[in-house]
Amino acid sequence: MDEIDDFDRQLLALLQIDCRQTGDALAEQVGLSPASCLRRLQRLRRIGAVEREVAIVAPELLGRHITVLSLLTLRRGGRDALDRLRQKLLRLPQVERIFHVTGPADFVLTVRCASMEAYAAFTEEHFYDPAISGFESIVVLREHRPAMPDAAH
Amino acid sequence: MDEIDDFDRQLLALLQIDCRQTGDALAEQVGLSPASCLRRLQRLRRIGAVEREVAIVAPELLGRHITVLSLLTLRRGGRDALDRLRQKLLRLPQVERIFHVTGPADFVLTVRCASMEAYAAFTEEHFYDPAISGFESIVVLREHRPAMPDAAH
DNA sequence: GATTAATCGCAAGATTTTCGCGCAGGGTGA
DNA sequence: TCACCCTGCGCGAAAATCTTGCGATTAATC
Repeated sequence: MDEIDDFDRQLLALLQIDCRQTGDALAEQVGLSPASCLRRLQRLRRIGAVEREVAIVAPELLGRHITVLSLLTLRRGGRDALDRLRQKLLRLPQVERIFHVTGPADFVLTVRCASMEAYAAFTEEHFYDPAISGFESIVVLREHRPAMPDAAH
Repeated sequence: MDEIDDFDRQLLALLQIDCRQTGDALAEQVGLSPASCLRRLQRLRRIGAVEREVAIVAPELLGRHITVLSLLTLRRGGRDALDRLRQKLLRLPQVERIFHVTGPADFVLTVRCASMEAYAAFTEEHFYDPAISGFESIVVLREHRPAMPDAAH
């Protein structure tokens, strides 16, 4: 039913790098016909193996020049407060990812802002919350991303 | 030249959510013709505003069931050693992101492995390195992702 | 060894993207 | 103010790509 075979795994690996490859390109790399590759891709999308296909946008061009890892420590309280906080954080455009983690901190967020000043304002607005007992900020000096192997002509 | 106007920003916002929309769909949302949208998209790719377009794959289906944040502290040493380490980390399939950060740690990685056991093996193989003086692991219990607003079918 | 189910490749048809063209709006300088 | 250029628009044709029906092949089951 939802079985993933080696062809599927190959396709997923390729699509994780570049999801805009044509059926022909995929076919050549995995050794199937273009039609079969695309049929498999349809299925992978349908069963949720491919959750989404998204563009990665240069953050500076959206005016988000700095990245910070925010470690939030929550006040022990009801699940409701926690859910509410989570929902709120999910909706903030500055919040890129939310990890619920083990250890002294409860959440680790990756946050992107226009400037340090904007991050300061962000923390003042959102981290001084009844559900949050404290936070720590780790500033990202630079992010290293795996390059795309073959920036098409 | 490389100017980003409001149409571009709208397109980028839409493509960040779903980069597989057709020219027609984009056109309807931003109020331009399909051809113009696609021409802008070509340009956004060319100037690097759209860095990549990737599929987000359900990690379990790739056999990567757990996520860990690894905080690496480096031994003070030459730039060469640091560069070499960075290059090495970039190539590991388990390493999803690499942040070079301020604070006591030098690097924060997001690492995906099949199991805790696999993570342990991973650390033994890669974190006991002359360039690394120590590391801390924060296990991700759960990740909350912003949902895609309208899974078209 | 027959039957069933899955999936392949092929190729026609539908959809989407690319691109040349002519035109409108906005600066610029005489 | 008036040419003039430059940019970006929409239109529509051509090219590229994706989808799907079909018969054939293969693997598994009984």
